[in-house]
Amino acid sequence: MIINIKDDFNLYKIANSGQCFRAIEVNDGIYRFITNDNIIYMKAHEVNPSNDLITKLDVSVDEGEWNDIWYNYFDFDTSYIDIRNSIKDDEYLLNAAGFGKGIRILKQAPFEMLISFIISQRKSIPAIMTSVERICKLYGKRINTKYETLYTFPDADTLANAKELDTCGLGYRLSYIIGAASDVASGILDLDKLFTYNDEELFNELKKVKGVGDKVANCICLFAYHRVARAPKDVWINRVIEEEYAGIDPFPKYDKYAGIMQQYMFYAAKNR
DNA sequence: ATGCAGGCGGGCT
DNA sequence: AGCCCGCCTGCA
Repeated sequence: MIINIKDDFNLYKIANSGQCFRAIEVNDGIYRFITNDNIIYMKAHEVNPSNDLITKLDVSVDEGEWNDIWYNYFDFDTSYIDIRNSIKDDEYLLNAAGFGKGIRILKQAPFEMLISFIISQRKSIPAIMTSVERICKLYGKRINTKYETLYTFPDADTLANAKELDTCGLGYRLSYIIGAASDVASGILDLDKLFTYNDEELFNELKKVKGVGDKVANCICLFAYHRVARAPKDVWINRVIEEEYAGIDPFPKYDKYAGIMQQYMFYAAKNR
């Protein structure tokens, strides 16, 4: 099915923006995303050559699944064009947003984000992807598609009782993962209920989980609960703040879109 | 081969 | 409240 895209959209940049660890290019120009049990393969059908943005998108799902799952997953109710156009008096960010134009903030599954970002501490992105993939292969549901065999992200009960997680390269994070999965499995942490919390309450609730600090909590707020005002500060962003903003945090100024601005800066800092 | 990676918890002040 | 240290392992 072909979808007309009217807002910023670039598959490569989304897949490589560091917010997701299981989106890959399975074939030349064909990207796969997975959320819960849903899988989509997408390919650019028409690209605007002047800015690399996709204007027509070829997707593997039908209209029903697109509308129910993926339209929302890719955040098509938000105008990233408008958000970029709101930037002024900030040369560095204008530049970064131009470079990262096409990135969108995905709405990913909360449990997967909780576990994935606990894993992310002191790890490189390739190493994170390796660990997450091993967990899925060991404990996820197996699915065959025309391109590949892949595995879903396991649920909390399964991970809480997993006996072979020590083969997943988790290191000292292993106990954090088991603990977080147990909190969710037992109901101490109700990830669905957190959708009703405001940003601050959500952040504080997530930080109660052992292994979740400021940075990881903000990543979960932003990438699972779509709290686009939350700006996670990792080493790259701290470097940008030091080198481009004289050590003064620029994010309060961007208020409700700070998280999206952070994503442009992160992508530019890391890929340029 | 060896330093470092999208931090965090715990102990100290 | 803020600073510092050790930490598992895989990737470059």
